Amino acid sequence: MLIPEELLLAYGADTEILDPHQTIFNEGDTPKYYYQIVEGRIKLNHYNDDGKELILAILDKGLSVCELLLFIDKTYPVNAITFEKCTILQLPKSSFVKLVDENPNISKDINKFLSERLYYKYIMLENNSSLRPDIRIKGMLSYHKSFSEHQDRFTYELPLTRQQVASLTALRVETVVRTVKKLEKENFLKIINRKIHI
DNA sequence: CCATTAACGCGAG
DNA sequence: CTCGCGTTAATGG
Repeated sequence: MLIPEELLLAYGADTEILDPHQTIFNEGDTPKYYYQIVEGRIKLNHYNDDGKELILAILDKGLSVCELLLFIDKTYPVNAITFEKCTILQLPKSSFVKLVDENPNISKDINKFLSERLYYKYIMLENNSSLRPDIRIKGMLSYHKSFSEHQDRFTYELPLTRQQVASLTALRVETVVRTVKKLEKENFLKIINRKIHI
């Protein structure tokens, strides 16, 4: 995990249990806490003018949630919403700043994590700027697989619904369905029990 | 709730 | 003009 739990607790972090689909913060809110996921997944999203959802990140256990806002003086550009029931650690901003100041090694880890998120943004922006849905979906799939332990062919099961894939790639769910079936024909992926295996 | 299909409009190439 | 994506609606899992 990004910051050891004991360290967060030592600086006064609280443990929170969240329901599925619960909002942690909304776009426009002022950041007041550092959040780290102990269990469950959280998405960062944004609703565009026609109400279509764009998912900007899916964060797994061990990761922090939009910590970059604690380093700059801006409001949240995204909403943070749980996928399932989650346990998180919450540390007030001032305590977080103190923790980072007093633990330079943690600061390095945060740099690394921040860099990884930024790298992800580059990759997704490159993928999603393609007009071709197969390119967008392939890029998204390859990237998510790269973070799993399953590197052999067809051993990684994507833990996302078609709608979530659509929200990550800014496509419509029907286009995702059509394109995924095409990619199956091309032997890029397999569909087992309706789930995408790559 | 999630996935799939079909018919059709419409814009980009 | 053609092709493919988004839309809508219906159906199945």
